[in-house]
Amino acid sequence: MEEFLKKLKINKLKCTPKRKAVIRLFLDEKRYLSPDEIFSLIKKEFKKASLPSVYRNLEELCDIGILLKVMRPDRRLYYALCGAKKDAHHHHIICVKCGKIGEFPDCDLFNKKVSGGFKILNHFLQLDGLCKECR
Amino acid sequence: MEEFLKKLKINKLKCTPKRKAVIRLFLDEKRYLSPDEIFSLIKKEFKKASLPSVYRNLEELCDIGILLKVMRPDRRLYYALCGAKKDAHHHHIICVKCGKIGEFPDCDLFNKKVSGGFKILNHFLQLDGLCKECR
DNA sequence: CTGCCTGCAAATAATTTGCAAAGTA
DNA sequence: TACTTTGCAAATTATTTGCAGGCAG
Repeated sequence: MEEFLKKLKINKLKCTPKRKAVIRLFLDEKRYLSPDEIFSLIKKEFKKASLPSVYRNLEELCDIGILLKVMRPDRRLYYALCGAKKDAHHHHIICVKCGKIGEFPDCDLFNKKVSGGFKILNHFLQLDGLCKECR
Repeated sequence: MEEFLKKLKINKLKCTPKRKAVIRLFLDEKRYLSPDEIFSLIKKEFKKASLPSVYRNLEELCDIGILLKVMRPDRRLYYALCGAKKDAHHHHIICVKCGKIGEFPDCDLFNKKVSGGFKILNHFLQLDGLCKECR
């Protein structure tokens, strides 16, 4: 948690109760969550809370690398805690059963050649799978 | 075009004028398109046309492998023609400038190990880049 | 003919936005 | 205090659905 709060400060985001609550939620749940779900959980702790704020916070936490976006076939956007220790390039694998997130650091896509003379600028990779417990 | 019509038949989808038009559009434009954009282009050819039908057709063509879905930062879904000759596993690279699609067949992700005991079931990879002309 | 396709109209529902009040540093 | 952040209400807008008539096989 400490390191996340530090990251907030570095990125000039204020350390508000709601933001801390969002981070704590992810630390507790250890899985990806929908904005809606987060809103519901936040509401249990704060009588006043709003969905737009949740959306805004998730987006900001994503921007500074605390969270990552998870794509699911239902076309909605989910978020999860990025467990990477450093800022190094990496990807994530999500357990499609329990939602747990794993790290996938061995990405050598930047070294790969693509046919047709394309130059790779960026890439999005998401691995879906099963975690040790759910296998 | 012939092979696509064959694919329709194999998958028991009727070869309707609108469907052919959608495929032809992609063949002509050689880039990814939004449902909305396709609808506009279709309307030029058919006075009667509907957005829901476009959505339905795109989804179906996607299901049988004629099209692929393209994710963009604007959170909308785009579609593009899949140029793969065979049904072999592969991915795509899109030119972020002109929308052209390239094939990326060298994917060895199934052989990769993921830390934490995860078993990879599936993966989504999209490469963003620049094509030869746009570089 | 028979069942898939289509257009139309309307519903869904996730995500955004504007703004004034409240909170952080 | 100065600037963020938040809640509220309302808007936006991509995508979906139901249904009756139309069309391909």
